[in-house]
Amino acid sequence: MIDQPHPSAYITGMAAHHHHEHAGASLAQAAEAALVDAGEQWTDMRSDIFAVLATFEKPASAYDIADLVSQRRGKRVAPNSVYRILDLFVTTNLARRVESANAYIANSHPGCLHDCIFLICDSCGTATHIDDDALTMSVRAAAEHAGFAQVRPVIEVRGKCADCD
Amino acid sequence: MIDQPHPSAYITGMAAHHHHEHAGASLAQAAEAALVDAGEQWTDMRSDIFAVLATFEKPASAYDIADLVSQRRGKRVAPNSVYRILDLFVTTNLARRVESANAYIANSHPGCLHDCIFLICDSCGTATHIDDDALTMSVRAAAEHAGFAQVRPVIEVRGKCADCD
DNA sequence: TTAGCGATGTAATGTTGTAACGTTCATCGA
DNA sequence: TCGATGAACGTTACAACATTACATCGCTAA
Ligand SMILES: [Zn+2]
Ligand SMILES: [Zn+2]
Ligand SMILES: [Zn+2]
Ligand SMILES: [Zn+2]
Repeated sequence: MIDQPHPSAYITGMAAHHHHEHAGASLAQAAEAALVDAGEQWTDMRSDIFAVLATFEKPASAYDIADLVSQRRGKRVAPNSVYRILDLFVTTNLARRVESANAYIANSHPGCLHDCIFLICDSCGTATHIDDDALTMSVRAAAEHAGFAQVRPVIEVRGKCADCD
Repeated sequence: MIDQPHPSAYITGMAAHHHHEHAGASLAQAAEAALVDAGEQWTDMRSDIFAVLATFEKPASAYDIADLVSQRRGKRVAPNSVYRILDLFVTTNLARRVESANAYIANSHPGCLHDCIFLICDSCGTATHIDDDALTMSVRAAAEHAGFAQVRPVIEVRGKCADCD
């Protein structure tokens, strides 16, 4: 298990797309469904880590998560274990890594395969995300035109959010 | 000194744009000119760090650079010092930070203000770059439409380059 | 039963980034 | 000449992020 989705899935799956955003219990449920669907187990540890991750408004570092999960379980959970599960989440599309922040964010639409554009505020740290398939497909196309294959776009925009501006 | 260029500079400076790529001595010369133009000094240390940075085909970590510059000077240069100067380079557009690699790359067209799309090969690590102003301006526009200001796009594509594919 | 396997625990270590403060050197006005 | 100022760089220490290797536990197929 834990295979990367085939690139073509992006092409075909993109045309008619809802981009339905989950939140709260609905999100956890969708995440569990997506993980099980990928042939992976929804364990207590994974459930806790996802729950903690989903409470964050800002991208959370693995260490942030480790601290909170440790509290929640009343027993130290090492960053190591958190990284393992975050990697799984990223691979199965339950979470995204925000490269410009060395941190992770829950995917508000697990099971929905597409490239997201993340907006991260330099002041307050909050992250929101835009779905613009035309734009992200153009980026993919440009990279592929340059001879790249198996592309994975990283599109993030740093700046000041409306509240902090 | 060391001011961020005003966002509007991107708009106005973009229409008629050459995207001339420098290399080797020409690049170092262009970098020096750009730095001096920004009101900063072109010191021996900065010259050495830029020279080392420019030899890399792949994004170079500050520590990589520190090692090579230490060799070149026959005296230990702490990563700290390298970071200081890399930050200056990034601010003045002599270098770019590749967020998805925690590393830096010399800007092949210093003095030329625009967003670059970096392509980084997951296998060999080499980085190339595409200039597609229509695309990058669309990303800026999307972020601004979402209420973001002073935006700084981070557009990178991970994948397999033509050689490694 | 027990061999295998997936998930998690533990410990150690490696890599990347920052903070605080000291030294050197050029410039400049008194 | 002298002391003040400020930029560049040095030194040390530490914080934050990430990986590696190996151990343990519990489940289940042979
Ligand atoms: Zn969607
Ligand atoms: Zn904000
Ligand atoms: Zn250009
Ligand atoms: Zn390659």
